[in-house]
Amino acid sequence: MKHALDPQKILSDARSAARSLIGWTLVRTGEEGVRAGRIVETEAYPHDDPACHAFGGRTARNASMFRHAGHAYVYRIHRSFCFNVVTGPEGRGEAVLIRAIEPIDGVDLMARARARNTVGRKAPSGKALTDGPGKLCQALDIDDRLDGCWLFDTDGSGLHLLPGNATGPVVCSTRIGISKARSKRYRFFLRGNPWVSRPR
DNA sequence: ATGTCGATTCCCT
DNA sequence: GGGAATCGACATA
Repeated sequence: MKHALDPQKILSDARSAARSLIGWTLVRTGEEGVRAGRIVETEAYPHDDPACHAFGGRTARNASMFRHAGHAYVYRIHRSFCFNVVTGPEGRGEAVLIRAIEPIDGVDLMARARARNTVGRKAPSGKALTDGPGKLCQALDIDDRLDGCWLFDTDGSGLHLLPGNATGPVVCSTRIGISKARSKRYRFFLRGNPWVSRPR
């Protein structure tokens, strides 16, 4: 029997991938050490959705979104970065935004990374470390240099994904912070998990 | 060359 | 729950 969790199959469609990605582990490796967290909140951005960055066609900014499933799509918004897992075949242009993770390993490194970006105010701690798309990118030092990278190389330094299962009930709701296609229920999260950015 | 617009975060009421 | 910060990508001229 083949692996129950086949990444390529699971990531073939943004909507189902967003639900399935809950419970996977995101691992950041580098000089300083290992940082890892369980994915507890996601949002799907299918290719045919007006809220999807790829909806209006390919540009320099969204180019990595058109790669095949399993690549990273990282973009900047205001001062923050957002990390997405590309889904679908080459050329389709869709992805899943990772909105929150629950720290598993390297919490001290995450705290240090978050503190580095806070000038003049007290350093974040606890759930504030990774309870939002921009926050988790700070905690894991994810920026545009990681845009387009492959997420299944477990060796070397960088960023990778480990398949896993949700530790509790996964529920869905509408997405946060968008102006188009507001009614689509493409947001998924682990019910009751403290790191989820908006519990309902 | 210039104007618009955020898949956010933080701070304030 | 609201508004400011803040800046690059993109569209328009």
